[in-house]
Amino acid sequence: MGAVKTKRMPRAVREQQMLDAAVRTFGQRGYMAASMDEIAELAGVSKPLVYLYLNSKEDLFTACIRREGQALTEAVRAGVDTRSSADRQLWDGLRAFFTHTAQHPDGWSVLHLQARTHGEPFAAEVAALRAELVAFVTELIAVTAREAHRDRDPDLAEREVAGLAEALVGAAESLAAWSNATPGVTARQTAATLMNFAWAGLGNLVEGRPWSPPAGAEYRP
Amino acid sequence: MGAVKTKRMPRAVREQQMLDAAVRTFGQRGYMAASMDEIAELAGVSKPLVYLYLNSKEDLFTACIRREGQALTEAVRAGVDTRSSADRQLWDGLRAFFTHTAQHPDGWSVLHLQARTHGEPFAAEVAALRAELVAFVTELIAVTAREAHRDRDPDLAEREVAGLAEALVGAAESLAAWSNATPGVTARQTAATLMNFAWAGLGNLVEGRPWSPPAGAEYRP
Amino acid sequence: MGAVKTKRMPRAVREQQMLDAAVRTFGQRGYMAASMDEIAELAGVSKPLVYLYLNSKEDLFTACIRREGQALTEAVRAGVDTRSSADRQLWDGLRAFFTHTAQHPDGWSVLHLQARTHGEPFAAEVAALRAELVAFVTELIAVTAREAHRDRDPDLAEREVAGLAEALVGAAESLAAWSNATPGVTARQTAATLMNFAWAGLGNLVEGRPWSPPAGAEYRP
Amino acid sequence: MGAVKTKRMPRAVREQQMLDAAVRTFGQRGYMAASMDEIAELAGVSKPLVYLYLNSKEDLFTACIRREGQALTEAVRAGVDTRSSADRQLWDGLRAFFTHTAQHPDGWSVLHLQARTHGEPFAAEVAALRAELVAFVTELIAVTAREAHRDRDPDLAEREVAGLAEALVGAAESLAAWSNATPGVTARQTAATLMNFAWAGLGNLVEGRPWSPPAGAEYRP
DNA sequence: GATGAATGAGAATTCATTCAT
DNA sequence: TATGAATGAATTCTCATTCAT
Repeated sequence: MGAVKTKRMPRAVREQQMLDAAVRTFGQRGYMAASMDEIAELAGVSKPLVYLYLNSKEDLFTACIRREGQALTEAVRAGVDTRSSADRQLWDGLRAFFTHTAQHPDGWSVLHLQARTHGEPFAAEVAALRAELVAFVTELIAVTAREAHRDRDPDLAEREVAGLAEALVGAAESLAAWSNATPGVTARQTAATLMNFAWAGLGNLVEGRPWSPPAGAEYRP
Repeated sequence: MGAVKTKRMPRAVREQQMLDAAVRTFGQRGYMAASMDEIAELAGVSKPLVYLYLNSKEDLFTACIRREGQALTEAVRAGVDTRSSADRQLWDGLRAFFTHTAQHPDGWSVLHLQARTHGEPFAAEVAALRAELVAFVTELIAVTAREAHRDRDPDLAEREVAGLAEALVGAAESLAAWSNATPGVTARQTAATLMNFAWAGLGNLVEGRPWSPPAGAEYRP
Repeated sequence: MGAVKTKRMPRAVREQQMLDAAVRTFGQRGYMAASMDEIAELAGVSKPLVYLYLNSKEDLFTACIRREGQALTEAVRAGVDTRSSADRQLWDGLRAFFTHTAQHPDGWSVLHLQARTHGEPFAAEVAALRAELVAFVTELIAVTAREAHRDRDPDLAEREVAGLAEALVGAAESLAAWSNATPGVTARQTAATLMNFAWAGLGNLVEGRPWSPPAGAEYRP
Repeated sequence: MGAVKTKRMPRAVREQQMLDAAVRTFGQRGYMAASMDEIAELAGVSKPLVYLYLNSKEDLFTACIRREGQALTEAVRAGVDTRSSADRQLWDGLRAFFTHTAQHPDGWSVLHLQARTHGEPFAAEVAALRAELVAFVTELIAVTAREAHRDRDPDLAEREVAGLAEALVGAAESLAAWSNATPGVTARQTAATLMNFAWAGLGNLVEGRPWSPPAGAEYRP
């Protein structure tokens, strides 16, 4: 178990080994339950070396978040051709997303679960990543969605677009976890399910057919 | 701070105070970072009393999950009239859901983040709760959604419905967190955003207008 | 389990119930591992009552030692007729001893193991009991043994008698534990084994045939 | 006080220091009353180091039992020449035994009292050690003792030999404690006392003069 | 560049014991 | 006579982190 113990590697390589071990350990045990001991052993180095290179548990975890976050956004970016139509971009992006999360479950666990569950230094880190994805989605739906709300308060529309993007990203995140946990579901199928749901819904909005609350539907506390 | 130190309360009352303190602490600090010391102090009692009544950190956390989970499902149930139309039921349910999560942010953090991030005794506990919500949603969309897939492989349709429900619940969960974190967004608005998105999308599906992948859209790994 | 919960018993009865529970718990769990909680529950009373009557764990344990010690010495005394011959007295005493220890294994565990293992307040208590038994044995062998050493240093003889008595009592104690732990051995057989061993040996001593060290048998460290 | 605080020792050395401290502490305070804190302080190291090397209180205690047990059996073995006559072997063995227990009173307390009083992981450990001594003694007395019982039920004889060995070992154990607690008694004298007692008795048995119960000596319960 | 040796600080949990009624 | 409510003080054990080489 663990990397083969090879001595005197260049620093960059060693660091990647450590990050590999850390992502795996954090992803499986969780941030707090993961011990530096275990990570060092899995990386095949001594603990002091981990500290020498990565400084502290907090920094190590942050480095994991950054690396995995970048890998994920790059995978999505690489899967999308910005010259395509909006729906094609979304479709390509979702497939790339689900494919990546399926191939890096520990990294996804770090980003989706661990980083968000352990408060401040980390939440900000993921928030930045998430903002990128939300921005991508927002971009795709912004114009059309605003159309559908042309006649309403534009500020509300602003916020509603944000909400829609949030919902879409949230649905994607949730489906990624579900897809990883449900055997026999491919990334492509998952992407299709969400696309179907989302685009059909957005399509309606675009065409000016939003759903509206039934009359007298006030909520009684 | 913390509860006023009142002495000699009947057990049932003390237990609720402890659960209050525990939900708050777990919700804010996370399961592992929360210390029994802090919880006891916030509850205004000594640690041994917490152990006497709630047995262990694990049991205490489980008790929190159960209590908050029940409160949430009851709130949703109470907000929905099962004799209403499907869209009305969903609308009512979502408003009840977002209202409750907005009023109990720590409880929601416990259920949505903490319980899912800390492995087995707890994951199962939330899974049960989640299953209830997913079942509720599935019920609402099942018939109509199956219609839209009449001509396809029925088994796939089965799984696709599951995926859709998962997506909807995931979106709701995500929006709940977003709504809690974004000032000036009401539960009602959040519910409307999601309803709009979801029902419009489902509406399209029902009417036989699913989105379909553009030709030649294969993903190159 | 435990005594039936009957209310308002006279103090003396309650105390015996508590001591019963305590002897059983101390005997099985050991002094330190036994908890006042367990003892109170087994006795069918609340903890404060145990403290009211028996004062503290230490006092409770001491009371156990005293009660069980007295029961044992009384059993031995009752089994012996002081008008009998020395060997007959020893034989009767041993049988009574082994019979009693077999019938009260927890009490014997308290006296033989627990009380001696837990330092000062208790060691003294057992020492007194033990002294009684040693004195009884010493009395029996003193005269005859001294005979056998007539020609030697009388002070040494004094100490040797003490040593012999100690050896005999030690052998008896050890055999009691062994007999309790070995199925199918009766108290009578155990008594016969020890009697055989001891008396035959003593008989030799009496008749002036002590064993003596082989020449040049010095121990090389 | 305790060991002088010397820093950076090789592991093997530190481990012995820890075992020294542990034997002393366990021997004097008892297994449960001894705290890891006290042991660490006496060893001149911090608690975590004790855990790093010895794993747990239980493992530490087991290590003590093993080390002291081996030291004792080796001392006895080294003191005995198996080519000597039986009585000479017993005599040499007893002297070695009492010498060792006198020189290592804490180790003896650990083996004789603590290990036997604290249940299962440990009892088995000492039982093995004890079995070795009992086997040694049994070997010495087996043939001759069986002679003396030639005409009786051989199965009973078997058990009686076991009982005799048990008695002898028990007497030795008891005398070791007594000798440690009685000032002015040397190991040699103690060995002589027991040898005298035991061998004279065994001598009688060998020569076909066992003690036999007086007629009509039944014990009335 | 790399590590064996070592620790300060804090975590969960348990227990004998008392108070107020 | 009897008890439900409550706690101070340990105890075992773990962990992130550093020093000396």
